[in-house]
Amino acid sequence: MATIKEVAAKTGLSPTTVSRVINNHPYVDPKKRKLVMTAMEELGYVPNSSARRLRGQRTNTIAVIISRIVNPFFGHLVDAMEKIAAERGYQLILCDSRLEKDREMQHLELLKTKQVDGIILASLQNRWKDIEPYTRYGPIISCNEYDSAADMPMIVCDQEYGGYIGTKHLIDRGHEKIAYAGGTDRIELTRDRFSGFKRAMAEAGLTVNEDYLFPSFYGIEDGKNIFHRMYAMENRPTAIFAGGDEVAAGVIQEAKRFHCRVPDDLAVVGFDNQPLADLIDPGITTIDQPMKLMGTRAMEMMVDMIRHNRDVTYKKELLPLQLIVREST
Amino acid sequence: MATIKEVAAKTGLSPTTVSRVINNHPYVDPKKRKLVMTAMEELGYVPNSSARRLRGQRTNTIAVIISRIVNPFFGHLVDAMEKIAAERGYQLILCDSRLEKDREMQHLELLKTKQVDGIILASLQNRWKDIEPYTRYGPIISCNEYDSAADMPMIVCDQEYGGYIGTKHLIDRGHEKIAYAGGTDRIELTRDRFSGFKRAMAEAGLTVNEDYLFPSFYGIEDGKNIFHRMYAMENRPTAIFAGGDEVAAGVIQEAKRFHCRVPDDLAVVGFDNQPLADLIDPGITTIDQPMKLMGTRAMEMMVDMIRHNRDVTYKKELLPLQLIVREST
DNA sequence: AAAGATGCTGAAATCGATTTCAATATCAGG
DNA sequence: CCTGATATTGAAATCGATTTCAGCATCTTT
Repeated sequence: MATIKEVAAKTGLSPTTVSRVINNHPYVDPKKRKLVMTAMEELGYVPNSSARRLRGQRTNTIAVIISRIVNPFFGHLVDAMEKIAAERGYQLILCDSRLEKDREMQHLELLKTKQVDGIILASLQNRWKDIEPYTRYGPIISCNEYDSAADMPMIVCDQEYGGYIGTKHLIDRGHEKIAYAGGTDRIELTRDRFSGFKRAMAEAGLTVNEDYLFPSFYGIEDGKNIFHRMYAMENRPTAIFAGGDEVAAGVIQEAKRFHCRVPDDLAVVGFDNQPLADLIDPGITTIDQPMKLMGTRAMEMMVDMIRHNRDVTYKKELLPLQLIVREST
Repeated sequence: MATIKEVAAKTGLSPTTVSRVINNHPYVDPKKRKLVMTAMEELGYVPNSSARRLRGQRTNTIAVIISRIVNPFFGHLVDAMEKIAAERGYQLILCDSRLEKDREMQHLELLKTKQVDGIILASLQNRWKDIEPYTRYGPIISCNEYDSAADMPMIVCDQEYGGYIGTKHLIDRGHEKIAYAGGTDRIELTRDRFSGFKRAMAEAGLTVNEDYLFPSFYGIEDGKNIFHRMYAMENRPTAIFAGGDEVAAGVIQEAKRFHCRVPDDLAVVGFDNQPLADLIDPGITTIDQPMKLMGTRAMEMMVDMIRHNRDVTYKKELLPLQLIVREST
């Protein structure tokens, strides 16, 4: 309620001097500094941040665009980001695209309208050509998802490698009829993962059965459905590589319900290494993604870019993926 | 980059008229409206939101304070909130208190410094007397957690009842030596839940064994630890009521590892009814909390209070809890 | 034809800070 | 005693919008 003017009036000084006190500028008489401090205290004065934003052209706010906060993967990612942001004095605006292109574009407007200083894209529903125009309004970096056409800093994992090691592991276990439930096109991340799958298959001289490919799904229910679709086949696959631990968990749960033994009748590999992968029985063999590291690194980069006003540039950074073997294979 | 003045200059009109076009005011000549629109388009003009905030004294932003975003419970809560907020044209600032009092207080400052129009408290680390002073800066409501001393709108579940039905269920199954892992003091929510536990015990003429009480824990690892502490007792409890599904899951996993049969040797009740409660084997008997409803309702209230500038008031709203019986009991 | 209502427009004030610029005071060095 | 550096201060401009108020047409109504 109290403004800088009122503080000035109360102390008999000018707003300029009060501002100097607020911002710890040198050249303020120590006595007057103290005087201003107590006046601020008494009036319960706090600087209005809208005014500061307008004058300073900075918001100290960063937007994070994700696709589904209910996915624990993003929960961990956001958690790591929030931690760094808070340390550095930035707030986080949480933007959930809910996998919709339009919402994502709307969220990008935040940068244009100067509501945030930068944007971290952890969801990528749109093409680079649609995103590119926004880069002139402030830093945008991608984290987790990516688009090789894009000219922006990225913190990503080598998904092709992930797809490869997961598949290779199943092949090493003797499987030949391997299903894949992870999406095959649309998003580059899933496409690369699928490439890894195909590479491993080709290397082993195995052919990819079109009937064994399931479009991209995300939740437990999707996993259950996929199991049933496989179960209904006359020539069933003996293993499945799922695009996420939740899908894998759904497959496993339903398999158990129908007395299909895991891993003997059906081996399952997940992705992400979420806590639940270790919890259910059998534990899910999965690909560990360093979520914490990704989030931390992305936010560090972002803050650095904002602080140095783009004269720092980053390239693509590739983080390691790792196979975690449990009982489901 | 372009300002309203530049649009005005380009069209030969005044900033006032341009502003009218932007805000869809009546009394603008349709021709000039169109003229302004195309000029804005050509200049790539977008209103600067810091300026609007300053002048309008609104931010269209709401802060949500939670304790741990990695907890899927909060993930769902935030998801529901974000959905309503987006529909109504508000942004969400995610504040993670990480269970620390100080962080929570810092986040409350957002309201004072006019960075947000209102705050939803889904975490409550501080006492009402510390929070109360902030209410004069804007609406604050609590969601999930609560403090009966507090005079603010609340959306909460009847935790005493939750504690009661969970315990009653175990008693009905014939258990007498029942452990409780949910916190017994500190936060009112957990205290009430514990009261429900005690009421059910007393009603059945059972005494509460101090050794069977475990202080408040949150994660899977905590559940594992608790199992071991129980396992080491000479007079082991035959059932445990855990403060969350994750804790319950940890207990169950470790029990299985040590060949302690669930529910025969140890019955387990969780809390929250998270997806994982249905996923692990055996499924966890738990108390369903309507997270989606809580989040939705809280955000609806918040927006309503902001829009009507506090001349609407809400009271405490109690949402239903429900026992979900699965195989762990 | 006068009075009043309605439509359209812009100059200037305002929101609450920060920054630029100039003014003044004080002090050291030559 | 003069010059130049170093402290200390405030008036006024600025950030980019919205709002108030007043002015002037044009159109009804009596």
